[in-house]
Amino acid sequence: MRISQLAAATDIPVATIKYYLRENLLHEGVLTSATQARYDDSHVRRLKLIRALIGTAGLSVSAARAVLHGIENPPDSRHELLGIAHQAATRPAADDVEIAGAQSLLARWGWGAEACDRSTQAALVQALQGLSDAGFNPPEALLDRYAAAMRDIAEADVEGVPTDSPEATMQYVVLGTLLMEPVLLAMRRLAQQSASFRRFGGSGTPESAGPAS
Amino acid sequence: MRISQLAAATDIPVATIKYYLRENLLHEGVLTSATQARYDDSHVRRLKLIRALIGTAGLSVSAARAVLHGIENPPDSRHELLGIAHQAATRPAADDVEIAGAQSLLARWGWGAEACDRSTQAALVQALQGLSDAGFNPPEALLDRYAAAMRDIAEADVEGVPTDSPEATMQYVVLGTLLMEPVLLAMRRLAQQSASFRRFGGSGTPESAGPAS
DNA sequence: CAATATTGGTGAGTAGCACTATCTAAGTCA
DNA sequence: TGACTTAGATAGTGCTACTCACCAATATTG
Repeated sequence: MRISQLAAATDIPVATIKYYLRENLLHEGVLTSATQARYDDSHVRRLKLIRALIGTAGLSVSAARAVLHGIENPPDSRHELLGIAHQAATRPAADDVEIAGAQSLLARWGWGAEACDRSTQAALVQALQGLSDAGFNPPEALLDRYAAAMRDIAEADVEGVPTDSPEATMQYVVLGTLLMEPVLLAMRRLAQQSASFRRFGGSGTPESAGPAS
Repeated sequence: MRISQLAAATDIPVATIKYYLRENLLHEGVLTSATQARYDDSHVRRLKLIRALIGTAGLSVSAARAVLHGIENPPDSRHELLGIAHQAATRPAADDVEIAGAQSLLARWGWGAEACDRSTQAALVQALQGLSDAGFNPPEALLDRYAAAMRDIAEADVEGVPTDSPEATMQYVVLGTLLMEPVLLAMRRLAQQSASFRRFGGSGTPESAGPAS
């Protein structure tokens, strides 16, 4: 198929496809002459993946490139593989972040610190720092409850990983990590709305608790 | 305190503070003359909050403005209040998103559809659409497990809401929703790394990933 | 009191990002 | 043959979150 057909098939402008080609997000088509190239289904699939990473998961173009490159060249260890997805999603933290705070939390939750990436720990510390900077200091019990819920999710994530082929594994881990994040956040919001409705009712005044207005 | 001291206290450049003043994120100081104004602790706190919303939570300036305005003018109903936080965090979905898919999921999870905001449902549908566009179709059981975990988190969120004053409620809900999101995502990644390490071992180096080409 | 520094207010400039438009030579298709 | 399409390259756009520069008015300092 020619580029205009590829554009029609994916609903992405030709100029944008050329841009993705230039940025090495999309592999080139087969040149049939100096001004013609042939594209196929793999390009359609790849473009849909690109749009999901950039649009749904909110990655930058360069982070998407790193992820796509990682999918094509699966690393040997599963940890490197996870790391690629995680680093793409985590905006790089400042170098001077003190990680000690994360270590004690990891210990409390039984997550081996040796398994955990430094920059991910830094992301947690920074996020918690943002909370306390804003004057919001969650009780430890709440954090523990969050941690328990996320551990449950992570168990499900890891259990479901297919181990038949490296490509399938890569695909599952990366997409399951990155593209699932907005799903989780949307679920949380809906669950909050539902819980809030049940507890406080739809009106302004809650029925069982103090005044709301 | 003068603006330069405010800048020193918050580690934010004077020009940026002036920008936040212009953008109505920060309330003005008390003018003592045509070229002098006095700032106080409330400005310091507000600036920290602004940086947390923009930096940690990743909000845009205009979304942050909406949130800050919401905190200052607490709406009557808790649902409007939740809505302010949720809309700030949710990038507006296309209008033509079909919500039916969300409705059946909500029903399955026992979350009353009448409690749930339309645009949040659209966000869920879009996120799921992104998944399937990318060729990733999670089994329903997995989604159910995610939903159960998020319900648990949402219950904790709602239970912990203080009801003593509208301001405190607002503060708690907005910050607990927005600033907690990066915490949750970081937790999930760490839990994934820990679970992956337990399940697959650290065949590669579990340390921070190497140079990204 | 005079010299120097700082400030509020404002308009313009900047950097980065994700495209988008335009152009040309070289093709393809009817 | 002649209208249409394309690869490849360069340049331009719109947006966002700052950042800079300037000026008149004031504050501070010697």
